Amino acid sequence: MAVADLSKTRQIHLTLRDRIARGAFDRDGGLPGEQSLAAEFGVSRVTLRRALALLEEEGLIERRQGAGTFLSDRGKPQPIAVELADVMTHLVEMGRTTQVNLLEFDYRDPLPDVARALGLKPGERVQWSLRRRLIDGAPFSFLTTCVPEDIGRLYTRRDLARRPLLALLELNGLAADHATQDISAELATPEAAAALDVAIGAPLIAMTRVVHDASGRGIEYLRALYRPDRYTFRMALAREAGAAGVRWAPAAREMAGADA
Amino acid sequence: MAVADLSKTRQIHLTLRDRIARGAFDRDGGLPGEQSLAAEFGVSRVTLRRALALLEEEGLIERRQGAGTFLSDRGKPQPIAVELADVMTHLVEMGRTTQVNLLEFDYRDPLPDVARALGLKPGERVQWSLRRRLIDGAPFSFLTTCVPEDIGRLYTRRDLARRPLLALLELNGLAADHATQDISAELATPEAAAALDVAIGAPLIAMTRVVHDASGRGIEYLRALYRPDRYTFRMALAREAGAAGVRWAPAAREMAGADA
DNA sequence: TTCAATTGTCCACATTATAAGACAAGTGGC
DNA sequence: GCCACTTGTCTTATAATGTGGACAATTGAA
Repeated sequence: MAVADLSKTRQIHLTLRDRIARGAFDRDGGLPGEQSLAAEFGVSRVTLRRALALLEEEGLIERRQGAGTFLSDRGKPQPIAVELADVMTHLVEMGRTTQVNLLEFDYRDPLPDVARALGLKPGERVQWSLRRRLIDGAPFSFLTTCVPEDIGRLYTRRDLARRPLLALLELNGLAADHATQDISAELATPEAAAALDVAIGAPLIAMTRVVHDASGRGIEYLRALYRPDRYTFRMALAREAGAAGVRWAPAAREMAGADA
Repeated sequence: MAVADLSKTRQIHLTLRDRIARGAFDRDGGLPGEQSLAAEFGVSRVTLRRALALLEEEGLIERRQGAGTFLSDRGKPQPIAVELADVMTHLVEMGRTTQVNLLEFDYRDPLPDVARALGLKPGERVQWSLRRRLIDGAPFSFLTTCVPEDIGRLYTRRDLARRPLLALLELNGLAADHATQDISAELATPEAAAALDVAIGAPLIAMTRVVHDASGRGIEYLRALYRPDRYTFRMALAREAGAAGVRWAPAAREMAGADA
């Protein structure tokens, strides 16, 4: 099975979950017997059963003694697909409430990466914060932000616990003008796992965003981790005929300050 | 340490890697001794040393007997940050070559999800393919595509091994008009791990895209997995004052057919 | 009812990961 | 050279995980 960081139980768990998602099993009939599956994967029946137990916990399968193992029809709850459109509107539409926990708030020296991204002068410090955002009481994002200190002095700890960061900047006459955003994937560290209530090593969506004002000055550096089962990036793209060829012009818009 | 799917060695590996990235250690001095780190994490020195060995393999640290453990200055190679702009142009600019392995190619019944997304009639089949894309000989994406059968008959297996799917459709007079795209994160299954040459359980960027023609008909369903260390989604956003508030209008564009 | 096939449960054992400690070998300041 | 401190290596013990087999309980069809 190539290199593995996971126990056999977890590997088989992942493989079977993938097969279910791909529709590799009869929609009606059910799964092969534990004997044959164990033989196929080359593991003991005990190990295979542990993998099935994980799938059962997830609600993907149902097991009936004497009968067999069957696909569960009740589908899993879908993550909130956040149109890069306007996040705030979307959440409100769904009648959901988001809540914020401000975990840390102070002023410190920025990392070289952050200093470069924000275009800080040597020695310039940042307002640093660590937050967690919940939806219906369930955590879905874990946010780290850095703001140049002089800007960061415009709001207080209490302000940040109540309002989105970009909204606070807006109130102080600082308008975001453009930004660059990167999306990647990472494993949950023990810290992130605790904050987002997932297992250590669970997959997370990782986003980094650098926001600039009209003059090009960096005003916010955001690093966010999202639970993929509760949050997804969605974007609509529209074709656009251009000189250099066919392109996709994103039809999506994102409202400022929604999650930062 | 909360619930964990990972061994202690791997947990500490992730934690230390995160700390290094956050600049928690002296830039010059180096890391604390193995004794104190083992004590801090509440593990034996053997386990801690295994975690350090992983970091050393990654090139993040250097260990010198008698002296200590130090941060390695040589930075890791950055992933290709793919501006949602135009992927093709980007890759060409960098003087890189991409190559495709066509792993599977056939016609089959689509999954309910796919049939719904493409708006297929009951019983309608799809052209199904599994591909792997490499950059400079190194795999970075693993692609599954579904195309309605009548459209899928317009090209052959050989065609698909040579050209991007949307380019093939274009050649046959089928123009992509708009699309919806979702980005999430997943763990590598044994299959995906083998194709992308990563460890089982490694984090992957998961993208799903549904492409429609001008009439609104679904012409391609794409599901892609990317190695985050070699590929990243990047998008530029520009502020746009609107009636409903401040919005971000994506300044990014993506060229059609770049990776599909 | 009978019977083959299924899942549920238990046990003894092997393999692997981790723990705790001892000691060797190398480094750098004194 | 001396010495405190570091990483490298080894041994032994314990815990976690996986193996192989046996048997019970349940199901559904013949």
